[in-house]
Amino acid sequence: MNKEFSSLIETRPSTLADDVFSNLRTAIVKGELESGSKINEPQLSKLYGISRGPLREAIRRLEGCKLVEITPNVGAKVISLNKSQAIEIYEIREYLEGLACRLSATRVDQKDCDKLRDLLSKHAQQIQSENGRLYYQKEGDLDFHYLIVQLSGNARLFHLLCEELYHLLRLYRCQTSSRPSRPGQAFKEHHNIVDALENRDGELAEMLMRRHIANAKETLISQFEE
Amino acid sequence: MNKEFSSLIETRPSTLADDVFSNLRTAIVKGELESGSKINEPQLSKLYGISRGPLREAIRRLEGCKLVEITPNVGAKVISLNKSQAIEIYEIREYLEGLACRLSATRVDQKDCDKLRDLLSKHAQQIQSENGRLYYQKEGDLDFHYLIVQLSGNARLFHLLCEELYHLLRLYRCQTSSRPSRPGQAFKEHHNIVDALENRDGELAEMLMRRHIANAKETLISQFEE
DNA sequence: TCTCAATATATTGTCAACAATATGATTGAA
DNA sequence: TTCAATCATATTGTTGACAATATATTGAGA
Repeated sequence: MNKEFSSLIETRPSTLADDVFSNLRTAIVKGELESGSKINEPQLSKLYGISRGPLREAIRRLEGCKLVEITPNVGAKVISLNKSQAIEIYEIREYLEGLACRLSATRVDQKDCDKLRDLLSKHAQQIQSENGRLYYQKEGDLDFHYLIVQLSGNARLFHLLCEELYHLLRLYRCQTSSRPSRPGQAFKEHHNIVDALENRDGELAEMLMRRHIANAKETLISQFEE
Repeated sequence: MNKEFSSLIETRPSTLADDVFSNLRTAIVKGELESGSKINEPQLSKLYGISRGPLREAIRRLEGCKLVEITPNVGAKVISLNKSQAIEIYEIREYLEGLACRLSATRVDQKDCDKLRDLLSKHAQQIQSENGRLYYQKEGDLDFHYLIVQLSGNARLFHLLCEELYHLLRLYRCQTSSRPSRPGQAFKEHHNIVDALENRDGELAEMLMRRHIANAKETLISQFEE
């Protein structure tokens, strides 16, 4: 994750439960803990060198983030997103990031817009190489969205998107090992959104963002059809 | 909560952690555990007759719902929503329930619309008495929104709104002991939304819902000014 | 060989005790 | 009296053990 967002993310003296929570979340999102696989408490507690108490607390937090599902007396398993669930998430994203754009347009200053442009020009360089395209698809794209949500100034919205939904998207991308798609098109759309923000045109920025995500959703759906 | 939604809500063989989680959540939302008050583990574990293990797991789930905040080595305390946080929630609601209306319009049949009308006519009766107005403000209003979100068919949206945000709204209403406001106006707006749904006009339904919630937000803000 | 039941194993759920930290009270000095 | 340091207390963090439940294995009978 990009450093510049760290200020908005909780930083507190850690407990074992907190540490293992973020470790597990990373492991899940990266695919090291496979989608749908069962979570074995004795095994994991041995792996992390802790007892089952804090581990179980961490799992309960993951349950809250909807990254695992717990069945009583059976245990937790990593969630597995199917097509319709992925679409549901994109529908929600579409509206929430539309809101983020609408709010950002009323708050951004020139410095913020410059930051967005910088990010996009970095992306432009990365798109050159195939590796860059991969990076762009996987993380760079979300960086852009991160920044806009941050600029919205709505902390709960930030948490909802950046600390919850985006993790699910990462998981999904890993689960389907989705290949880079339409990076050029998306790049253009990003620039158009910044244009709108620079003009403080919230209505347009919202609409462009919604279309942008709706396009991504369509790509996703068509990948399913194959 | 209304019985007819129970089907969408997880029902599983309970563990102590699950039971105490919902007990605590109810206690928080009803104000029995005061906003901002500290959560004392030994005290609560004695109250519920369980050990601290499952209690701590329940608290971690509450943390996930953002109903408590945990500070390491200090403990959990019930959240307390200030003005700007309440506004943030209403902003999110505005967009998410707009989405719910948009989706519902493409899926509702006549039976669904009849159900909505029934609910509204029940509300009309309740609004007569002062008690009814209170009920309408506190729960009946949310019942209407519940039903529409359910009709949207987006399970994650349902969970996000009905299992997370609405609890926060209840908590907030309790915290500020908000009095019934504009029940007549809200009632009319509800009917207009159903009209739009009946005509399968998603665009209009979305817009009406957004305005409806924006109005509620304005009322909330003006109550702060006093 | 297949099915079902009985048994054995592994995993989850719960608890009580101990360690680490924070909170509150007490004492003493300025 | 006020402030700070020290000590006592209470609360949180963590652990390992035990109980309850589920899963896997085995073997007997068809």
